[in-house]
Amino acid sequence: MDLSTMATRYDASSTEPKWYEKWEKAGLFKPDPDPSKPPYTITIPPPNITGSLHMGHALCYPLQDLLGRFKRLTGSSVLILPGQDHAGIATQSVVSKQLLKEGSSAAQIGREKFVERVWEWRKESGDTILSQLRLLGCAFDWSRSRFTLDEEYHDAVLKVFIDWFERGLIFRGKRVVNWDPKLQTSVSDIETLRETRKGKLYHIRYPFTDGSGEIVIATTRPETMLADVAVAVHPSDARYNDKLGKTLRLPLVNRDIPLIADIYADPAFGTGAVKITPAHDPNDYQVGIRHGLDMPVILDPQARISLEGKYFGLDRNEARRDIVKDLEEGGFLVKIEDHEIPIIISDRSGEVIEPLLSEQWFCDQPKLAQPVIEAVKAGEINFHPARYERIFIDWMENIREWCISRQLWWGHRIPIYYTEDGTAFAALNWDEAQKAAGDAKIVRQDEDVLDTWFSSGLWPFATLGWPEQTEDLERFYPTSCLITDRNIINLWVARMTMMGYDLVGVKPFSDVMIYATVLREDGRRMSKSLGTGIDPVGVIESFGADALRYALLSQTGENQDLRYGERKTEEARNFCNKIWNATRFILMNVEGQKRSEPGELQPIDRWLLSRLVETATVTKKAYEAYDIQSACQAMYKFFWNELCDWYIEVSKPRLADPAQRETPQWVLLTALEAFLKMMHPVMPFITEELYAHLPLENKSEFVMSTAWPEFPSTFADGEAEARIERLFETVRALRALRAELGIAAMSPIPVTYYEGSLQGDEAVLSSQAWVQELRPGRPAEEKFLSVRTGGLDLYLPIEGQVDVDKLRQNLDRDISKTQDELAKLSARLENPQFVERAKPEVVEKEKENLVELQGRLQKFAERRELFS
RNA sequence: GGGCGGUUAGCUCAGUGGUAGAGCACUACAAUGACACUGUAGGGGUCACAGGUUCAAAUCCUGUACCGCCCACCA
Repeated sequence: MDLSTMATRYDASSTEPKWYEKWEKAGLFKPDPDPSKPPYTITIPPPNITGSLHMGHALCYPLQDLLGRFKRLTGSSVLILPGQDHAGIATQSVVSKQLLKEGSSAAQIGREKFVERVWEWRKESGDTILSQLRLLGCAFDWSRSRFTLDEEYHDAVLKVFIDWFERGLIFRGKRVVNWDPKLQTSVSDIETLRETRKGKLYHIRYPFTDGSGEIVIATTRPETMLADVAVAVHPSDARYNDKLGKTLRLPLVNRDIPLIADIYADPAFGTGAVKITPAHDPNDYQVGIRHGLDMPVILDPQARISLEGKYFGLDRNEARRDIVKDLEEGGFLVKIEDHEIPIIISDRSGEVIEPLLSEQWFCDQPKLAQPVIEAVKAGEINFHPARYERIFIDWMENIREWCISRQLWWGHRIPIYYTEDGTAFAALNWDEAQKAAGDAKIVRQDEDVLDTWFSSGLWPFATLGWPEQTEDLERFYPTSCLITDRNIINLWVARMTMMGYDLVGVKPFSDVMIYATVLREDGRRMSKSLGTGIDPVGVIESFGADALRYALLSQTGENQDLRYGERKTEEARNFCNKIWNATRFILMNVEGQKRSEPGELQPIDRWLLSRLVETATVTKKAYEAYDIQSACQAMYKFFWNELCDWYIEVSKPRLADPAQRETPQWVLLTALEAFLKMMHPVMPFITEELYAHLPLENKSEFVMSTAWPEFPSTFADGEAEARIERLFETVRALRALRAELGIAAMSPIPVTYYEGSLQGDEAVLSSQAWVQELRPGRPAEEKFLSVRTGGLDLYLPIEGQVDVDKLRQNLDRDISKTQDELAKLSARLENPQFVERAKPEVVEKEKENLVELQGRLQKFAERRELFS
C-alpha cells in the first residue's frame, strides 16, 4: 500500500466515482447466480421521468441500497431493480408547457405528434435522475431497468385491463367524477386534496309555480342552479309536508322543478331545503338516481357555462358573479352569509376540482381489496412502523370504485374498441378487436388513457417479466421489501397489493417500510416551488455521498419526519474524516510489519474485541429491523469513542515497542476490517476505499462482495468490559483533577499516588492520564487533591501556583451536589417500602452507590479542608 | 368530525419503571508523530401541562394544550 497517497483529509469527490465504476464493471450490481443463495428483491419505487433528485430521493434510494448491500454481505442473492414511471399527468403537463412556450400547443400538433414529442423529451432528459442515483452509490441492476411504457410492460398492462374487463372488474359508467378544468381530465379521489376556504352562502328564493309562496334554499354555488332539477326537503320535515309534489319555478332559467322528499336534506341546515344539481355534485347525483331525475350538464371541460343563453361561455366564477347579480335584481336573493366552504383541490394542478357528471372507466376496488385485507390481517405483509398497517387496513376496508380513465394522450391507451353501434371489445390491438367483433366493423379505439397508478400497480411483477413465467419472476417474486413514502400508501401500495394478489396470486412483497418525510431544519417542507428545497447533488459535491447518506440514514427509524440541515452532513463528513485518519494511523503502524497471531491479549484488547462483537450484533439486528439510526449510533460510538478515543490512545506506547506491538496491531486490524464491513451499507465508498488499503490475507476483491463479520465466541467478554470501564472512569477522574489544577491535557505530571488495587492496569492509567509515575500510598507533600473513584483513591500533589478561589468554588459546588444526591439516596434506602418492594438487585446497587457517594464526599471534604 | 405521530439541553434528536443522554453550538485549555473536519475538561434540562397507578414515572393510565400528518358527502 502506498501511504503517500493518503492525504490527511478524506476526499470524497476523487474516491466515489472510481469505486462506482469498478463495482459496475465487476458485475456486482447483478444478483449472484448461485442458486443456493436466498433471493432478496426490491423493485424500487420508480421516480417520475419529469423528476429531479430531491432530499426524499436521497433518503429513499440509499435506504434501499443499504438493505441490498447488507443482504449481500449476509449471503443473499440481491436484485434491486430500478426504473422509471411515465407519470401521465405530470409528464403531459411539462411537455404541454414546453409547447406553449414555443407558441404551439398539444391541440395544435395533435395526438400522434404530441406523443412522439414526449418520447423525444424522455430520451434527452429522462435518465438524469437515474444517473443521479449513481452519484448516491446505489448498487442497482441497471441491466434490468424498466420503464412503465416499455413494450413488454405495456402488453402486461393491456392484458390486465382485458382480463379485468372480461371479469367485470373494470366497467364503464356515468358518475360524478373529480374534473380538473385546468388539466381537462378526470382524476381519482385520492389525487385530490380537501381544503376549507372562506366563501359565501347564498340564500335564494324559489317561488312555487302556483303562486302559493316560495321556498328559500341555501347554496354555496349559485351558478350551478342552471342545472337544478329539484329541491329536496327531509321527508319528516313538518314545514314542507303539505307542499311536497308541488313545483317550483327556477329563477332566471324559468324551468319548473319538483319539490321532493329525500333524507339527504338536513332539516337543521338553513331552511331545510336543498337544491338538487345531479350533474355537478356527488350527493345530488345520488338523490338524482334515487328519484330518477334528469341530469343536465351545464359546464364544459374548461368549466365554462355550456348552457345556451345569457351565461354561455362564461367561466364558472364569472357566471357566479353575474347570476348573483341577476338574482338580486330579480328579487330572488334573500341574503348572503359568510361561510366556510369545503373545496376539493387537484393535487397535480392545484386547480379547484369541478364535480362533473361524465362517462368514465372504473375499477371495482372493493372486490379486489378483500383478499388483501385477509392476507394482511393474517400477517403476510408486515408494515414498518407497524402503525401503518392499521391505516392501510382502514383504507382498504373503506375503499371505493377507482376512476381509471384519464383524458390525456400520454399513457397506456385504453384497449377498448368500438363498433359503429358502440359495442365495446377489449383486445390487445385493432386486429384482435376486429376478430372479436366478427361481422361488425370496429370504427374507433377509446380515446382515454389509463391512470398512471394502474400501470405502477404492476411494478413488482411486470418488471420481472410477468405475465410470462420468466426465470426472474420465478426466482425474485414475491419481492422482499417495498420502501415508500407514507403519502402513497393508498395511491400505490394499495394498488400493488390488489394487483399482486389478484393477478399473480401471491403477495407482491413481504415488508413495507415507510420512511420519514425530509423537512428543512426549521420544520418547513422542502418544496421546489417555494424555493425551500435543497439539491442533493450540490451537497454531494461539497461533502460526498457517504456523508449525505449517513446524515439521512442516521436519522432513520420509526419517525414520521426528519429534519435536515447542512450541518448534519458536515458532521457526517467529519465522521468520514475520522474513519479515514484512524485507518491511516493503523496502516502506518502495521506497515511493513509481519503480522502474526496475537500474543497474549490484555484486558484492554479483550475489552475492544468484546465491544466489537456487541457492536456488530446490535448493528445487524438494527439493520434487520429497519432501525438504521440505532445501527449508526452503535457504529459511531464504537468507532469514535471506543476505538479512537481509547483503544488507539492506549495502544500508542505498545505499538512503539517492537516486543509488544503484535497484539494491538492484530486487534486494530481485526476491528477496522469488521467495522468497514458493517459500515459499508451506510457508507459504501469510503469503506471500499479503505478496505482496499488493508493488508489482509485472503481478502475479498471488494468489501462490497465480502461477508458480514463473524467472531469467535471468546470475543464476548463482559468481565473485561466491566474492568476496563472502571479503569476509564479512574482515568477520567484523574484527568479532571489535573484540569482543576489547570494542568493542560497531555502535559506530563511527575507523580500521582493511589490507594487500592490497580490490578496491573497501572500502565494504562499513567499513559492515559499523562502521569510519569504512579506511586502506591499517600503523598507526604503538604498539599494534594484527592478523589475516590471505582474503589480507588487518587492523590495528586499540588505544585506551583493554583487558583485557590476557583478550586474552593468548584469544591463547594461538588460538595453540595454530592450532599444532595446522598440525601436523596439515603432517604430512599431508609424508606422501608423501597427496601421491601423494590427488586433486590436495585436495592443492592443503591447501597453500593451510597458507599461510593460517601467516600467521594469524604474526599471532597478533605480537600476543602486543605484550602480553608 | 374521526384516527395517527410529536412535544426531553440553545439546535437536531436518542432514551418503554430504578440517580436524565448523544452530536452540533457554548466555556476553558492544548501546535503532542492519525485526525483542528482534532483532543482534554467543563457549563447547560421541573423531560409541554394537570391528575392518577407505583416503593420508584421522561417512561404506564386518564385528561388538556400546542405542532404535524392522514381520513371524512353536509347544501
